[in-house]
Amino acid sequence: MAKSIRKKASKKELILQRASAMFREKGFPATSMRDLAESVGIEAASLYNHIQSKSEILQEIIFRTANDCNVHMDRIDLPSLNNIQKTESLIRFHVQMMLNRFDDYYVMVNEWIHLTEPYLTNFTTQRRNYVQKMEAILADGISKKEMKPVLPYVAMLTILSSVRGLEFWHRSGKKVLAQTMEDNMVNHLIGGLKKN
Amino acid sequence: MAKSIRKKASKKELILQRASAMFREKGFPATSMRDLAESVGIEAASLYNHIQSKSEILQEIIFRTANDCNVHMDRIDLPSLNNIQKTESLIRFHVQMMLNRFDDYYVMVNEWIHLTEPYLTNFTTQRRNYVQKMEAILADGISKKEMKPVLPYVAMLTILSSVRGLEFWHRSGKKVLAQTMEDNMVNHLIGGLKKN
DNA sequence: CCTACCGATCGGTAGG
DNA sequence: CCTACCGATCGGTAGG
Repeated sequence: MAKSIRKKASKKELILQRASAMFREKGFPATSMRDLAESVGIEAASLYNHIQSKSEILQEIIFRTANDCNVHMDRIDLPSLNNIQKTESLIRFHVQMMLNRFDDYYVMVNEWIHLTEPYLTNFTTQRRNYVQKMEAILADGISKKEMKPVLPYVAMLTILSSVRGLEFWHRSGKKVLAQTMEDNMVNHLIGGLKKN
Repeated sequence: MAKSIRKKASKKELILQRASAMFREKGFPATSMRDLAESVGIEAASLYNHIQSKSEILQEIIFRTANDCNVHMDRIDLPSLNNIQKTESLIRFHVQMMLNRFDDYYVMVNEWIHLTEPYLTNFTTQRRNYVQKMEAILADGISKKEMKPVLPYVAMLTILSSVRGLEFWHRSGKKVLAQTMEDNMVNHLIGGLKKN
């Protein structure tokens, strides 16, 4: 019985993983439960033994990914790091999410509009808190003269959005090494913030 | 009769404009022809007196917007501009598209996946040409020592993607002035490319 | 531009 | 986990 529970859990994992890939490729509304079932290898009706609804799949993908972002944000709240280092860590984290957990991260960033209440409000609130923490790091870096006096709000938008461009890296053969992508983006974005 | 033709044309314009707004808000697949008809103020069946299909609406929105981008790219191909100036002009153009023609530009950038063949291939080809021209400007700027030696490919991705972040500017009350947004983004992104 | 309606497909349930 | 099926909604057409 313990085994059957584990089996069920891993089947649910499979469903979430395939759903994430399909939501990324075609978007949430354009992905049908029948397509998803076929990808998993069962009939559409059988999906409902593992999940409650199509919406629930989207919710699970988005909130577990958002949680990983929040965990990283809390982890860099250290007095030993200056604000340039914290910003660099944020850039590297988001680049790595986009490179290594492409489906989940892409779905969170692009498909959250299809969440229904109360999940929609929950998500946008979490995101507002997250970007405010990021802006606070940038504002602190500027006031301590570590960074140029740009608007923290605009710098935050620029950094977080840049990462979305890595979508095209995935789509176009990945000729450039992942590590090279990451280092170049850090160089460009941190370079635009530094004073010298 | 000339009048009725003009009337028809402007009604089609209205349909495209409302469709663009709805595709941006809810995405192409999640927007129904009945929703669109209601927004225009007619019955769903009546839409088909002005357009051929739902797909055609998406095609028109995307290709006319892509064309505006191509026109601007050709316009900055001047010997009087150095590569930093060309890059700055590109950044300002895309920021302005995102600020002033939000619906059309957003739909082009985010909903092109829902184009069907041959339009899908047509679009991705146009886009490949466009980004190659942009990379050529960056590569030339680097070889002439106007810019730091970043990878043109990565810098192009960073610049074009940053602009997408302005989506949140629209969503969050527009407290910052448009001109301030534009200048700050130019400062950050060009600052990350300059040598000094 | 509308009424009336089409076949297809959607998310999801019943019952085993 | 499947077969059989539901009501709702989809894009689109006929005919006026």
